Amino acid sequence: MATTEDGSFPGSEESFRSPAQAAVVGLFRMSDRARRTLAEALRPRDLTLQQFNVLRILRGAGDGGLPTLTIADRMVEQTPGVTRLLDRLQKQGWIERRRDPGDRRRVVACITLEGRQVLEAVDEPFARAEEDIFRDWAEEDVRALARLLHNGPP
Amino acid sequence: MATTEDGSFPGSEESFRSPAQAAVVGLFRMSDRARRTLAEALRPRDLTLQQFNVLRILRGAGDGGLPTLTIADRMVEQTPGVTRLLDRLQKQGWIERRRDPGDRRRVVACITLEGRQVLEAVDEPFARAEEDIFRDWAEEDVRALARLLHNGPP
DNA sequence: GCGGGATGGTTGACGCGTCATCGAATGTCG
DNA sequence: CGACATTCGATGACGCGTCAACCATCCCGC
Repeated sequence: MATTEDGSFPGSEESFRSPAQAAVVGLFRMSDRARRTLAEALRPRDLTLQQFNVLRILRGAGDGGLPTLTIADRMVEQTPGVTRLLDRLQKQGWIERRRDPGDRRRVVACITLEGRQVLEAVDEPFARAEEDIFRDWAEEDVRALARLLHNGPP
Repeated sequence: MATTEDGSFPGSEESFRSPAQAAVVGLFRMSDRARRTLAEALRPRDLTLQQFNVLRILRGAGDGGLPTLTIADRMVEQTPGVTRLLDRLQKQGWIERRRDPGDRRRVVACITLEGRQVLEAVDEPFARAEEDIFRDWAEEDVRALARLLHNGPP
């Protein structure tokens, strides 16, 4: 990539002080675009992106369910957010919660039948939205992006 | 990149159904990491990332200031968020707002001296944080990432 | 000049993310 | 056994993002 005379790095129109800055700006813009596209696919069912994530995690966990903190770990999120996320999912009837009899501090969440159903209903639109994000990209570039993003250390 | 036998795409540990899915997951994870790193650099001054963004935009706009919707355009955000963001900045004394006499629907926001000062105080820690995000990356990869992200159509 | 649409912005309501704080159950160590 | 620390999770408070509804101002055509 060429560097302009003043040492800045050209994007489409903007210019940046460093490759890192250019990457960060692009990262935020792109992930914002992705977030909106995916959210739109879930909206007809009144699911948010985070709710969808939790439901998928719980579906993957099977009938045993998962304690709150384990869910929080699998998302990158802090606990309080997860507690309230689960509150809302429970209010919708998509999950159930019960105390773990073996360790009564734990609250185990478990997806319900209704939860599975709403999940099934959005699974395919969601997958389509995922592909749609990169509709105008060369497949080779999507692979390159994924490879780059999964390289860096934790 | 190799493809596994079942057609999935390996990341470090996970596997994905498609390059798009791998890219999206990586995108979210990476941009989340970046967000936290940058936010941490602003925290000592009690600035949030969005507040910092608006202040930088206003500093760039000079003494004339900018109307609310113009600010909203430069961020990717909806108007209502910006209105309340400006409320908070004003409460901190970092911006001033006045009605445009030429078009009294418009509210023009303008950075104050205090705003400039807090911005100066975080400018350099912020830039360091930006570089820090890619501390463990090869510079070539950072450039490649930036190039990919600034390629795709709007 | 005036009536109706367009434009600029605010407000209400709700979900999410995060910090700090807290209560309850468990574990540990004397 | 009993005090203390630790772990799991909930709650309060605040900032952000978004939708829907609203008010004020401007603009345009008649």
